[in-house]
Amino acid sequence: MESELADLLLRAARRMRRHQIDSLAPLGLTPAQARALRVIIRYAPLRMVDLAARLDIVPRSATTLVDALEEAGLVARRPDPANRRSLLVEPTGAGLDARARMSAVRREAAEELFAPLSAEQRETLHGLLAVLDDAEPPHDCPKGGHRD
Amino acid sequence: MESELADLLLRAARRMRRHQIDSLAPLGLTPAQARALRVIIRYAPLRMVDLAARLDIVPRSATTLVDALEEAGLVARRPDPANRRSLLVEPTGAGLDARARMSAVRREAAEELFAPLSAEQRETLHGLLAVLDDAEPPHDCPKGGHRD
DNA sequence: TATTGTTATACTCTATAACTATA
DNA sequence: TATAGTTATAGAGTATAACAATA
Repeated sequence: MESELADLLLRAARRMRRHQIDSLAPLGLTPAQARALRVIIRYAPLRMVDLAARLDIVPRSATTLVDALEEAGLVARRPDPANRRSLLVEPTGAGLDARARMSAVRREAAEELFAPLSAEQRETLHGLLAVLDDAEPPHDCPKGGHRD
Repeated sequence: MESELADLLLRAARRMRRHQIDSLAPLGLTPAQARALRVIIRYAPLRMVDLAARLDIVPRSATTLVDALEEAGLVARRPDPANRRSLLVEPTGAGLDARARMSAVRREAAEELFAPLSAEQRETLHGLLAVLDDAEPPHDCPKGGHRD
């Protein structure tokens, strides 16, 4: 029954999030902030609107995340020379430095959650979730590709 | 890479939750309230502590959920005859009535999210997520079995 | 001393609405 | 008139800490 599938999915995600909270806390980052920082590093420089689209949140929510990251000295906003309405967000040196630690921490957390699965099973799971992800209605990101 | 797996899992869960918000809104329920109501119906009567354990949240958070459900007239608290510290929670008639509508709505939401997967693929996904779920550190629920 | 539930409080995450500056 | 970003605000979902009543 699909609703049970939904439950399992949400349960796994809940556990995952909790794990991330614990593992990211020493870095002074929340899961959403860490995710935003990853996207910023990957696509920098990018406008607030585009960051929001990549994160699949409304622009106002992106403001909050970038505020926190900027206050932590991990990213910086600068005017977009091409459009005086826009701001471009990009990582600072400290932001780039945080990337390695974040990756390690995230890998460990995922490693632990998915430990009960064999490499082959993980690959299968990955494939199935990717199908679901690709079926998502398209966001209007500037250049296509992965959103996260 | 496992961290990408984690991303996909969280993305799917995010979409699922958003879907549930929309589909449950007409019933006047939030996803967490709906989940709590389902657990209550399934295991009633049950103590607040046990409800919290089933939901994998702290007792204080269960209080908030039951407050909302009680105010909506869907569940009721009554003293536990066996222990004057405890309260037993159980569904009202209205709560039981809500079950059918909730199930339909949940089934539709799940149906839509998992539409891109074949029946066989859904089964595979179910199996993999179940492995993850079973590996979860055991809660101390009164009678074993599914927690949700 | 431990357990049950609650009051009080706070924080993350995200949203809508209204506003400002620009295009 | 439409777009980019923000201020202001709200609500869901959860948590910790301190407390009262009971065991």
